[in-house]
Formats: sequence, structure tokens, C-alpha cells
Amino acid sequence: MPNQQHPIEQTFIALSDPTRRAVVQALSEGSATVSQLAKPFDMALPSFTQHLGVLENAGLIVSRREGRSRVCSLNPAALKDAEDWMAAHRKQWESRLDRFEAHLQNAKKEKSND
Amino acid sequence: MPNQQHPIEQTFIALSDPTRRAVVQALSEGSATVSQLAKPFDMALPSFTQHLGVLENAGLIVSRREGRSRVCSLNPAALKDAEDWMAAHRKQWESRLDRFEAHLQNAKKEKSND
DNA sequence: TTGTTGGTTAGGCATGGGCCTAAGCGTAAG
DNA sequence: CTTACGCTTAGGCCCATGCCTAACCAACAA
Repeated sequence: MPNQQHPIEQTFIALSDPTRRAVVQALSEGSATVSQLAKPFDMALPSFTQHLGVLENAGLIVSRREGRSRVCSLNPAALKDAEDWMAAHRKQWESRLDRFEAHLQNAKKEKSND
Repeated sequence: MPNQQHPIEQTFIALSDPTRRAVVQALSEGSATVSQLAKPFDMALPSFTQHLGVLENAGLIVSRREGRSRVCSLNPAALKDAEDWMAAHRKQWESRLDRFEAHLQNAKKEKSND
């Protein structure tokens, strides 16, 4: 059964492999079956399917069975979650930097007022 | 010598570990020395320093020596690069979805014009 | 000088991840 | 019914990663 919880950790793990990032990139162009996705890679199919499993487990992709094929599509929500995590910390740091620079400006002004 | 190239791969690898994400989170609150950062973790110092090495190698943090301490700070640029990568693919997929839905709407309208 | 503090280097162990081949299994086609 | 296709399951190999301890080094303190 597919893991219904998709902690952000799984997203970063999934995206830390070049094959899996390439799959995400490919799927951003549109849905595709397993063998269509696998074609560009010089890799045995079971290895490739394992990568898809990691991506699906992270919630980055979803798949539906269609005849004897399996069609995969991107799930933007998981990407968004990871983006948000990074943006939150980045912005907090950037705003601290801004306040620090403002403080420096302020100190400079105070001094020129002496 | 520190790796001067920071491909996006290193960023995702770095963020795929809970200890390292916690460090990023801590550093978003402000700069800190190695031992300050290490304190919350139940881990030998060499293990922790290794994590800092991964983060620095990914360009996520920078550090300067100060006396016998080493002060680390966050580098928002690396976070931004990874955010951008994800946002690009997410948005491309979302816009495809939008066009697809518009197409469905269109087909529906055509049919009602029969 | 002698210690102490803050951190790094060296080296080793155990688990996990990525890759493979071989075999199985359900669906579709002949 | 038999064959072919599109995967998935099982199991094994190998290297990378995360963790440890022990030893080292450089800066400051007594």
C-alpha cells in the first residue's frame, strides 16, 4: 500500500538523485507511462521502477493503472511544500539581514548627528 | 579546499537529512558557532562537523574563523536556486493542467452549440 | 609552560541506497 | 490457449553515508 504520509524529508531524498530529478523534469512536460519515462535511461527496468517508487512515496508523483501500463503524473503540491519550507527559512534570514543593515544605517546616522 | 561549485544536487542531498535541516532552521534565526549549533544534538562533535561540511559544500552555509571558534551563517542563494528549480517544473505542469481544463471547457461549449 | 577550550583529522564499523539478473504475474493480442 | 508485453517481486552485490572513538592542533588562559 502506498504511503499516505509525505513528509518533506522524502521530497528532498527523492530530489537528491539525478535520475529522479530528470523524471520530475520529464513529467512537468506531461504525463507518461513507466516505459516511456524509462526509455532515455540506460538502466534496467527494475532499477528505474524503484526510482518511481521513491518519487511516489514522496508524493511527488501519482500514478494510475491503464490496461497493462501505468501512467504517472506530477503532483505539484509536494514540490510546493518543499519550496515553502525553504522560502520560510530563507526569508527569515534575509529579513534579519535587512534589519541588521538598517541598524548599521541608523548607527551611521546617529554618529553623524554627534 | 572547499568546493567552489554548488550544483543543485548537493543542496537536495544536504536537505535530505533531519540534522542538517535543523541546522538550516537554527541558522535562519541567526549566525552561530559550531559548538553552539551542535549543543541541541545528541551526537559526537566529529559527526556533527561532518554535517556542517555537507551543508557548506552545498553552499547552504558559509563560515568564518573567529579566534578559535568558527561562525556559520546561512547563504540564502543556495536555497533560492533549489526553490527556483522546483517552482519552474511545478509551474510548467500547473500551466499544462490549466490549458487542459480550458480545453475541456471549450469542448463542452462546442458541444452545447450543436 | 602547562592546561583547557573549540574544533579537525584519521580510521573503522554498520546500515542504506542504487544497481543488477532472474523469475513472476496480470493484461492484451493472435 | 498460447504468446508477448509491461511491469513488479525477490534477492544479492557494492559503495556511500552516518555514526563512533582516539588522537591531533591551534588559540587563549593560568
